[in-house]
Amino acid sequence: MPELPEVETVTNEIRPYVLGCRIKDVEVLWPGTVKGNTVTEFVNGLKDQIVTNVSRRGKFIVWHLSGGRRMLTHLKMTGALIAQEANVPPPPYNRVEITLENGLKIFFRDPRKFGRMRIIDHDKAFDELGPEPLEPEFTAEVLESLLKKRKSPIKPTLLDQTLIAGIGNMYADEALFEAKIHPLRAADGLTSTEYRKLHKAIQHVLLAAIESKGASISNYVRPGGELGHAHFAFKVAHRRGENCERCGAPLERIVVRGRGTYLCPKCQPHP
DNA sequence: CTATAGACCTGACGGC
DNA sequence: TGCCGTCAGGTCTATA
Repeated sequence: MPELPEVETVTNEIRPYVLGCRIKDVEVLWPGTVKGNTVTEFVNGLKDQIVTNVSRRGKFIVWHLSGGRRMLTHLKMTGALIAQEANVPPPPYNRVEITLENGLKIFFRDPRKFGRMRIIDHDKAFDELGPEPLEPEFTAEVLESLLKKRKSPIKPTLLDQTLIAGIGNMYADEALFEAKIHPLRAADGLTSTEYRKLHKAIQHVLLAAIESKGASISNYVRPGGELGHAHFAFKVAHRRGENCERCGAPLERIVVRGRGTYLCPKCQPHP
């Protein structure tokens, strides 16, 4: 499930395959993947462009093109960028195929068809994204002031990309467990100590997951075909019924705003 | 404005 | 075996 650490890994690992390469051809096999451009605009916008960089903003992968425009890729739930020799058959659930002049093809594999690609002219697409949680500007004070603006439960607040960019369901649960905060606590109702703990926990779980190259708990695959192993370090996510590492109590799964939410009822006492 | 539900999609898995 | 319900979770849109 791609969240910040998975998107960061894909960005870093796709870069060497495409950097400085000219795009020779683009084929869109599932038109729904392209949003914000027509398929023709998308294909023509990519053709003959040289990829000058690949970066990440929130959960977006940003392809920088020599003409000055950018192509955004959002993996959503099951998207994956896969690099292969051009003569190797495409992977199953291939939705978009980008042929490079260096003899490689980049496939956008996406079983559930939630993923999206689009070309943008400027940075406007990022106007509504909150700060990057791993940038130095994102201090505990910044987190506290952002969360103080919201009365809703802390868990869905952490998932709001306009507040903080990149946190998803799994890492929200992991960070709240590490900070010993129940997901239903009001976002504006933590103590100063808890805001600091949560800030530290967010950065810790994200950095640790990046070091492990992301969590391969369902469809997530890296561009070279390898898996990530961040999920082996999960303390609560997808571990319903297992015993809490810290206190031994059985872990719970509840539903918060329609999202599966994992927690330790003893370490994270209910409000 | 906020909160919530539904839509988008498909596959894996567990229970009977 | 085979069928059905649940779970997976990012984000846009519609509704209250």
